[in-house]
Amino acid sequence: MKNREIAGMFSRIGDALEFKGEMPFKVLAYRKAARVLEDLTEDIEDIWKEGRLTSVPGVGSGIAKKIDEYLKTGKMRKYREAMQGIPDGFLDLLNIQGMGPKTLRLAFDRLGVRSMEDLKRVVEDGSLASLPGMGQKKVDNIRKGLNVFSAEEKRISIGLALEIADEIIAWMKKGDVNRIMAAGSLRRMKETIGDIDILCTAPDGKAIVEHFTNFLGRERILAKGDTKGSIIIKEGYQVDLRVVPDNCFGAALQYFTGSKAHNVKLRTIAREKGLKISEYGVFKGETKIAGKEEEDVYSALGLPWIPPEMREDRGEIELMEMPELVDYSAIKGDLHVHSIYSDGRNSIKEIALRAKAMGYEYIAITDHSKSARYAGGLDEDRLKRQAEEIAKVQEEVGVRILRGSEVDILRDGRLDFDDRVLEDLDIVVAAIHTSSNQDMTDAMVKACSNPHVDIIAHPTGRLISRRQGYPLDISRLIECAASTKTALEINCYYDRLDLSDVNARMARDAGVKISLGSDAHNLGMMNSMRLGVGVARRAWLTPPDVLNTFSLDRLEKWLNERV
DNA sequence: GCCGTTTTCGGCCCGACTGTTTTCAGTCG
Ligand SMILES: Nc1nc2c(ncn2[C@H]2C[C@H](O)[C@@H](COP(=O)(O)OP(=O)(O)OP(=O)(O)O)O2)c(=O)[nH]1
Ligand SMILES: [Mg+2]
Ligand SMILES: [Mg+2]
Ligand SMILES: [Zn+2]
Repeated sequence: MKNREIAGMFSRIGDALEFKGEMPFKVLAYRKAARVLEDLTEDIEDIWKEGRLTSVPGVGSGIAKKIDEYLKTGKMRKYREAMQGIPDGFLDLLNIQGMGPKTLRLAFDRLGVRSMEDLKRVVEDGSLASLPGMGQKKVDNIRKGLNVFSAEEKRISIGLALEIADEIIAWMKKGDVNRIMAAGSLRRMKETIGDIDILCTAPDGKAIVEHFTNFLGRERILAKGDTKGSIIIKEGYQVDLRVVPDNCFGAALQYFTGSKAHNVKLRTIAREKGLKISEYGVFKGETKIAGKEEEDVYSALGLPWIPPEMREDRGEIELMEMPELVDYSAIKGDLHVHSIYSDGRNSIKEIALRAKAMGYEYIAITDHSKSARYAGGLDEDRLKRQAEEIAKVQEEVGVRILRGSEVDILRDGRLDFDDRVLEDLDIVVAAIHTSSNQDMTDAMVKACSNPHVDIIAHPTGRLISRRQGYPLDISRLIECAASTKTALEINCYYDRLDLSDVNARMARDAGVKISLGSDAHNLGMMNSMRLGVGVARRAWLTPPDVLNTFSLDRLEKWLNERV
């Protein structure tokens, strides 16, 4: 699928044109097209073949032509033209905190800056500071930005970000705050988080921002005012605080939750209705008609409240009614857990007790198979002995324990256990564990086609902190999963969250069931199911889409229908 | 460059903080 590739090109065209001083709205148009393509749940190539390019929001005749040219020839003249005269990697310098297109252009024109090294030089030798509109303080900021610069925008897993947010909120509660909560991508449960956004109301804005900037883990203060502040914490992550009066909390929460694209769409609709939305409320002329609670902002526009996870301008605003998203409390079991039999830390009984305490009806023990030697994979004999223990514990604890395996998909697509072994199991989860840059589609399709395989785990193999995942034709895998009625997993391990929201939505749209699995190796990790539900909600999944919402009866029926 | 039952031309979200400014541009959320 070339969606992301083309999105990346348009995004870079946007940066390049902005740098060159092109009309701002043209730049905006390229960026919008880039975002829409990135979020698309259809292969752009399919849309192109069917002549529907301009039906994609933000794609008009101009951008459609460029997509067409690229898909036909593998080249885009506009891209080359936009990049003309801009050295490779030069625009990455825009990722420096405080460095925007205007400043970069100034340095490019007046000082001949062409690279990171050049920039460092003009920062140090004072020539940048002497330029019109510049000064020592601005240059100092850029110098600090240079110190933490990385060409790649670094985003962290929501699993990590939630923990940091909790710490910050605990600190803030030691100050004089009324209401406080996480907003931004964190509240939207996005898989990766660029920065941590916290909203609060307080009697004295200046004082609470001051308190915020005194956070013990603070490294640097980026900005500090009466209504907002930004800091960098020791781990290197940015935290933004926004403060508003109590009677604006709803509007501010709506604003600060975003996404930006969702906000822009909402504000445009408001404008068409003769209203104005800001973080302070919804206004009709001078009078404020909403703002205390978030739902009021939406109802002022005649819209239903929209779950934060859906707020990405992916069509949620145009929806007549909201889907009944899978609820965080609707999970009846975990379908991917490791025990001490392979590389997990806990016994079957400990896991079962925890499952019961979590209110689960069932749990699947899915230890690794024999090829996974590094992970203490089970051979057939140990699998059999494990089955005996499972039967015993199930009786003792009173939770249905499905006898499963996370069976390795070997390079050639064969599975690590014979069909005779798989047949005896209650549930079979298959997965690839070798990190490889070989295309894995054939192997996965073959695994999918084995009737004993119920679920494909962490299908793309991405690790948020480390790698994109192996080359894979996701459309083909989804197609195969649909035709063989194999479920695809949203692996809830914080560094995987795989399938992603976009992929999960594509799978669901193709009729594929989704399974949530914590992939827990200890009891604490079993809590990560919450992250997976977040991804599922971002994919607009409803209870019938998600195996884990099924009652035990229904789940077993689904499993038995498959063999 | 995109878009449209209020427009096929003339709009395109709205506000805070910083530094440099003598009235606001740049960057960011
Ligand atoms: N209306 C409006 N709101 C914005 C704009 N930029 C950001 N916001 C709002 C919506 C965002 O969700 C929220 C926080 O901004 P962030 O830059 O932190 O983005 P967000 O948290 O969504 O994603 P992130 O994971 O941090 O990259 O502020 C903007 O240009 N206009
Ligand atoms: Mg954010
Ligand atoms: Mg932010
Ligand atoms: Zn696993």
